[in-house]
Amino acid sequence: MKESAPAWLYEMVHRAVEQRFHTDPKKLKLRIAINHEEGKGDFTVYVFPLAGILRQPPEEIARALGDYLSSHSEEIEKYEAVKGFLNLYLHPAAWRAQFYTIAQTPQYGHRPESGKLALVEYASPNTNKPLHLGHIRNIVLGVAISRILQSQGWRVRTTQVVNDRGIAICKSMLAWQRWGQGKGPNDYRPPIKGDKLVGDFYVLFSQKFDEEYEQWQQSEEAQRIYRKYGDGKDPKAFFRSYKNTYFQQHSPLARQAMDMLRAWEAGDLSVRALWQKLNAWVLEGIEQTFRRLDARFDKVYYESEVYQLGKAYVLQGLKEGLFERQDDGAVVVDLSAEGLDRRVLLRKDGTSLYVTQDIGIAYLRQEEFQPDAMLYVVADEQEYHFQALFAILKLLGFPSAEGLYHLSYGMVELPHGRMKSREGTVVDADDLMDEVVRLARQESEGRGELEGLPEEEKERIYEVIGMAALKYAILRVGAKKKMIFNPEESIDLQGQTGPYIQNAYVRICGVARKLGVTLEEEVGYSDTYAPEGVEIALIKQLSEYPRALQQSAEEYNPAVLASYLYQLARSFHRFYHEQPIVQAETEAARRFRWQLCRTTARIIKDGMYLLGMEVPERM
RNA sequence: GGCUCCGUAGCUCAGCCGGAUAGAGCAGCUGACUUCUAAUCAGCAGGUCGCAGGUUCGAGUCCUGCCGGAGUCACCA
Repeated sequence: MKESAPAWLYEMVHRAVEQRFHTDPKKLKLRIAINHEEGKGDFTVYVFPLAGILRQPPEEIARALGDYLSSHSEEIEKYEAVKGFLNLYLHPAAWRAQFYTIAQTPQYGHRPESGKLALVEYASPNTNKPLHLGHIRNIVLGVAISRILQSQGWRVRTTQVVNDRGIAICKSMLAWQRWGQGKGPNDYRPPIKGDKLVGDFYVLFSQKFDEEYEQWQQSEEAQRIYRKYGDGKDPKAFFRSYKNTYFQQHSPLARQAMDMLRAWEAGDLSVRALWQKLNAWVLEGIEQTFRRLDARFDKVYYESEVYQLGKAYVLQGLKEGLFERQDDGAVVVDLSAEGLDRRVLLRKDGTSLYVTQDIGIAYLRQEEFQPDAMLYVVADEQEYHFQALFAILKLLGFPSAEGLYHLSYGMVELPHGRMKSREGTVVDADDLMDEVVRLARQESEGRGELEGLPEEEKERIYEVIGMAALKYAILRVGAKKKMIFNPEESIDLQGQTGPYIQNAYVRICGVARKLGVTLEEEVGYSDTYAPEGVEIALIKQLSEYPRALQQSAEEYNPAVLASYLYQLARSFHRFYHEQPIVQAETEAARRFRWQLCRTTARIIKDGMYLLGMEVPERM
């Protein structure tokens, strides 16, 4: 539903309803939609509600309203009444005025600061492996929604929680200790990124563990277990399902990893030193990837520092009777009133869990920032977790419980299925970015528009184009939808893509060079030019920008803005094709069209920035 | 099994707090570069909006049931 008619049009129609029908327009919720297709007018007023109240045929009402409007206002050029639809056509001069309002509004589409603060958590990497395609989706969404909220008056602070402890990092630590020959990232040639190095040892652990498990399956002990629990199943199937138990109970390798975890928790100095060394390597590597994706964080939480924090709040809740202690000592909460189950908040040995930690972090943030809203950009597999977390926080009387929101997004899958890091079927984030930039370079070199530019400048442009292709491909689909990503076909550079939008900006820069002006320069307006066809279509698109931004923010959905920018670029490309600018028939036309270009460029740049993309001046 | 999400053109997706003949892109076919960048534009072709009911002047959109796919329902994170 598009409610993007300008305010003055609403007022005009409301006034007409009041005077012509003596009905209070505020009770009606009259809809006025802008139309981009031909043949339905510029705007459509839906008169069904009015017809219902007056108990008259919709078409008659529409005609009466149209008569009144066209004789009482100079903006309306003509109208058509079709059934309950009143199609209004605006006079070209009205469109010109509408456009000038847009062109002269600084920060068009943005809203003034409301003073409200939103905290956005995203990225949240693990320190045992490099970032992959799933993280890219997360980060791209996180960056975009942060900036979009900001444009709508929110103060925004970004945070991440680094998963730097637990059994996974211990696996990497153990494998590196045993097989890493003491070599760090810079001991290789060429040097390896730290996150890659540690990730390789994580994979190596899995391989060694698998080998160990294979061998063990031949052992007397394994055969005995199979006979006892195998239930006559196929041995292969049985041992596949037994893998976890093997890890817990039999594996010498796993035992060492778990010993390491225990030693870490006990604060063992040498284990802590090893942990710190590997973590530092990984974080440095990940930081590089973050920079390339424009991920910035105002506050970083390390799980190793906060994972115990929630306990106090759980115990407090226990005292207040919100939670209960089971016979075995575990603290649980009954969420059946919320349609959820019982959740354990503290283990019987008193240690905390993932939820416990998130409760603690929420309170910590509350103290530090007093946010009005908290957004968690996290994959949809954790939807249940966040439902429970939010319900528990509400129960505890958490201050901004109403402002909690899980921006959940679907998994990114490969054509063959889910990505599994242990199986090596992941698309590495850095590799993917290199690949799209390579494609951009290839494409660009093929057309040779950048010849003569210094190499460094060219590379920067390839980067900007490639990253836009990647980011746009992710942002244009609704977050909830799971994405199937085909690395072979990779990313399009033609059609509904980031580069398509960038190309509109590049074309405008080309016009500017030809005209000998800059985008910033004021060149004056024409008061006589009457815009037509493609020009009006472009103005209509421009006037939808505020709506797109607002909707994007309210729905926490960058895809709305992404698809808007495509529409805008499309209208521009069409206009550019049909209307000469530098060679315009008259001075008035040239000025007007250049203003149109300039404003379009401004909005494209602004919108692309809000989505986390840059625009080049050439491509 | 409970809950959540998804099902729209060959493929990838918009549209979903009800509106007119359901929109794009890719792939396919036809045209447009001595002109401001053809990463573009114009056109053709492609649809029982998963199925069945219901509400409504009007349903891809809302309600109910069913079918298919995914996720989740851990004292893992």
